[in-house]
Amino acid sequence: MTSGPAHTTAVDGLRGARLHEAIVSQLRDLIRQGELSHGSRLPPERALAEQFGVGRSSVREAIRSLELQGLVTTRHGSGSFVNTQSLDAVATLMAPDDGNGGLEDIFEMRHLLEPQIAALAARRATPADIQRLSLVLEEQQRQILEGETGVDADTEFHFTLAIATHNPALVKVVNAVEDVLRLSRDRYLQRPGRPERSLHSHREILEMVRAGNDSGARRAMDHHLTTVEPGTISESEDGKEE
Amino acid sequence: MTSGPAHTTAVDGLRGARLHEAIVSQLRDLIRQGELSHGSRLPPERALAEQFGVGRSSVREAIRSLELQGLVTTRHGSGSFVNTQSLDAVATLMAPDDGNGGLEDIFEMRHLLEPQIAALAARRATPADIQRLSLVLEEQQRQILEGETGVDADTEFHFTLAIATHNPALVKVVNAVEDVLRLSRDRYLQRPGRPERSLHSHREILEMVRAGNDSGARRAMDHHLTTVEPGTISESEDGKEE
DNA sequence: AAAAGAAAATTGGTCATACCACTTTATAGC
DNA sequence: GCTATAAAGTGGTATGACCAATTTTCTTTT
Repeated sequence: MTSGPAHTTAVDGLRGARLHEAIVSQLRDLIRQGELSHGSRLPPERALAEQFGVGRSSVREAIRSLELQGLVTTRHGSGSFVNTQSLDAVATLMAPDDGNGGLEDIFEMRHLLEPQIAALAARRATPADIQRLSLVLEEQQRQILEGETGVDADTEFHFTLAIATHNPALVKVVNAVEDVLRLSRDRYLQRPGRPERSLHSHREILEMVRAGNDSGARRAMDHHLTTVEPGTISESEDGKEE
Repeated sequence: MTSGPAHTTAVDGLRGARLHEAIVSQLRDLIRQGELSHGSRLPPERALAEQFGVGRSSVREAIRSLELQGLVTTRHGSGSFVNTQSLDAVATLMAPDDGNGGLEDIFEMRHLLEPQIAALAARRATPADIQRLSLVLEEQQRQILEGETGVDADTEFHFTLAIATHNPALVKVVNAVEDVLRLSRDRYLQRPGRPERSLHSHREILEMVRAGNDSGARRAMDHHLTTVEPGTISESEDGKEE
């Protein structure tokens, strides 16, 4: 036992918590920066293990994670292949990295998607969904009363609304989008009055969903995204049929 | 199959592909039916391994999956605990066990997103974008004239339209969606008349984009998706369960 | 020489064991 | 009783071995 981790590994120096997670980060970065592009095969597990200076089991768990995230697909006997086109992959690839200026793009996509989601949720929400949404809004109110911005509850509302569509694909995308936006959202919720207005329009959306009013829900969400949340996209409203 | 490993395990007889996936299914079911409720700790890895009659590594990979799905959280030294209250968990529990079954969901998302994309493209398309779109339609026409379905060009059109929004995030998502749908699209484009109608409505969309008519483009795309492309494709299962 | 088939090398999938690191619990000492 | 220490429990990792599916290479056959 005299040794300890004397040998410095290539994955050393990352948040030391779990080793396979460090490997996941490393591989994900390689994929993000295009080092490993779509379709390319990543090195055999044994090679990766040696290259990273870790055991094969850790590499395997890492690859398993990447597979779960949809970034790679593994074929027994032939290898693991990068897949950046799967829906899941898109979700995890939106993260930070090259997306510095691309934040507006995410906002824009959200602005296109979420009103539609609200409408769909209005048509499909079950009582359980509505209750979840209510709880989230109560939580948001609580956070605001305590002087916080209520970002977390804010994010959760949009996510929960996506769940109410009962469409897993939509949930995935919204999850990715909200995840990216959470931080920046903290910024503009800072301005006085914003948190309250956010809560208010969330309530309007919920009421429309509860009433099963799809076009109303769409309009409410659009209003929410246009006025309450910023969006460098100050695109003029194109008339929506009511 | 001549397989039949001598020792029959408890997880035997599940979709035989990968062992840890079978374990994931099993544990997920336990969680779904409330056998493992929120907060409860699942048995130690070594116990699960013996109980399922598999190696510990397989159990670990399974738990890793559950963790990524947000269904359990693992604490070093104490155990893995079920967490059904996270929204993540709610989302994954409503998703089909299969994982890829939700083709209809992808269709739906596309139906929500692409009309908006068409509208955006109509506002932003540059002459170069419009020329690209024209070329794609010429190619589609050529393919159809040669008796092919024109799937590739069909897919390419939607992809190119996304590019015309000049929003990389949208391009990524559309790329993923189209990729998933390409195969199934081949099926229903098979029906006589479909390819021609697809080409026709693509042309209508392009005209709206060329004219900068955003709401017209949205309408055209909506019409395209509603009438030319199917809403749901229920294919018969040919996969054999045990 | 080309095609077909068989053997070898790759590569992912699983198992078993050993050891480390962190937590919890039991025990000892006060 | 309380705290401090030891022990046990549990997840995390490393190795080595072997199996299963695939790919490559080489031999055989035509």
